[in-house]
Amino acid sequence: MELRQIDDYRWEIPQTGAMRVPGIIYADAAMMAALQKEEACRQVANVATLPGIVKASLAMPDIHWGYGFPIGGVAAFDMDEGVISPGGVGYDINCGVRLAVTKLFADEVGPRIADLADALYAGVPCGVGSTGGIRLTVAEEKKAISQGASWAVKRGLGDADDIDRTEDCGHMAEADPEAVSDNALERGRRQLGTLGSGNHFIEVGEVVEVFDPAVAARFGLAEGRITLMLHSGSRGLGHQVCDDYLAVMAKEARKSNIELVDRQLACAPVNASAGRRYFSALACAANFAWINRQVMLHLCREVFMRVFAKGPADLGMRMVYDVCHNIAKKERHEVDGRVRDLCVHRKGATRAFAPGHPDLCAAYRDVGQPVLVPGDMATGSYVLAGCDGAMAETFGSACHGAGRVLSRTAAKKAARGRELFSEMAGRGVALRCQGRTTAAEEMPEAYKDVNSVVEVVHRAGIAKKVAKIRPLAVVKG
DNA sequence: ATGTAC
Repeated sequence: MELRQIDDYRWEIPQTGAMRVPGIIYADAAMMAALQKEEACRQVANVATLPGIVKASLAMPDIHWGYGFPIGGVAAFDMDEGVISPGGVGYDINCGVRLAVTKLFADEVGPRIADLADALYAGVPCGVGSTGGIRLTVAEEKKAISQGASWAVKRGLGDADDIDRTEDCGHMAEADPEAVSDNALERGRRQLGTLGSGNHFIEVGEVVEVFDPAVAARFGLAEGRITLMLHSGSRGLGHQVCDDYLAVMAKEARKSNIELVDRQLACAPVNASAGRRYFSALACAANFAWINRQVMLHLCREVFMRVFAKGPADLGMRMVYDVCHNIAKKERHEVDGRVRDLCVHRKGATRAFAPGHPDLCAAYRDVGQPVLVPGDMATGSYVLAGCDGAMAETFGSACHGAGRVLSRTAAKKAARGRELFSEMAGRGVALRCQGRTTAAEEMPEAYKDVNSVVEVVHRAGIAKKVAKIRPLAVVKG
């Protein structure tokens, strides 16, 4: 594929053939050299062929191959002429990351880390098909997915501050349970408060580096503080919503005479009935995921209080933020001097609104949105803050993680003969894992170096480094 | 990601 280097961190796929706009990939030279051979670049170009796409098909430095759209991709579509696509969101609707910080310091937690890891592993249901979280009737489930995260708080599973520090207050208003199939509802009914599998995790960490003390202080982060990070999504419910609407969209694309260069780009006009209905279902799944992470935060808080024999005030566990990184949202952005209503798809990309954005909670409005970027299970995670560059270039978006370099099968092969649990212990990480193969699939070598991914968005002026967190304990589904 | 293939 032909690529034109714009500067040290930006590469253009020129607009050719059926592409309506160019592609822009954020990466350093080493990443780009590896990427150039990848199918993911072709996927960036494919997305650029979809009707109503605005400005460019974008990709963050953690880009890798995905279903139709690349993971790490950002694409915005005009609300009148554009489309919405389940492949542009991903199977795990509102998969996202939540970060909380405690009053505990590393010296207090270090000696108890094995107990804490065991207790978290026991305290949160995990693995494929995990249930045993909250069990709901379908009627109550419909109420929950209409309300979002505040539903959990009403039931005593968190407090108002948790909601305030959740993207969009953990609620998409367009949610309509009538757009969600009985099958999807049934799959979700017993899964609130469950971790799931794959790259979903619970991570206890220690803040080891602060890059921007003023912003870090605002986020409640200081060197030595113990953190809790959760990564999970909408479980079986979101997966079923995606499946259901992929089938619908395949037909809709034909009906609307949308030419698809890849069937996996199935989509429909965002402002017509099928597109609206998918958006209503997606909003339900997004709300489900926020409740799910809220319930898990509550479970983890209780585990911490038990293990350290502390009350809520002494533990002082409070939310930093909760972000979605698989989502489509209706947002207003300035494009070439004109304010436009857009449907922004972020698939493996995090919202990164800059200081001053009206959608940010009051506590962070003047410093920018926290952007949570987990790395692999040993390297660490970053907290960034959204910058003006994101508003100008990426529809207010940044990277979401390290990004895979090895497929799951390749990772399993590479892990043969390795003792990952003792290796991780040797690196100071207490690893607890359900699936026998999960540790192998999630081994550090399966991911890009999160340090260099973050460096790209930092230097490109999209999101700036605030703090780095080192993992002490990791629970994988 | 996922009742990892209807």
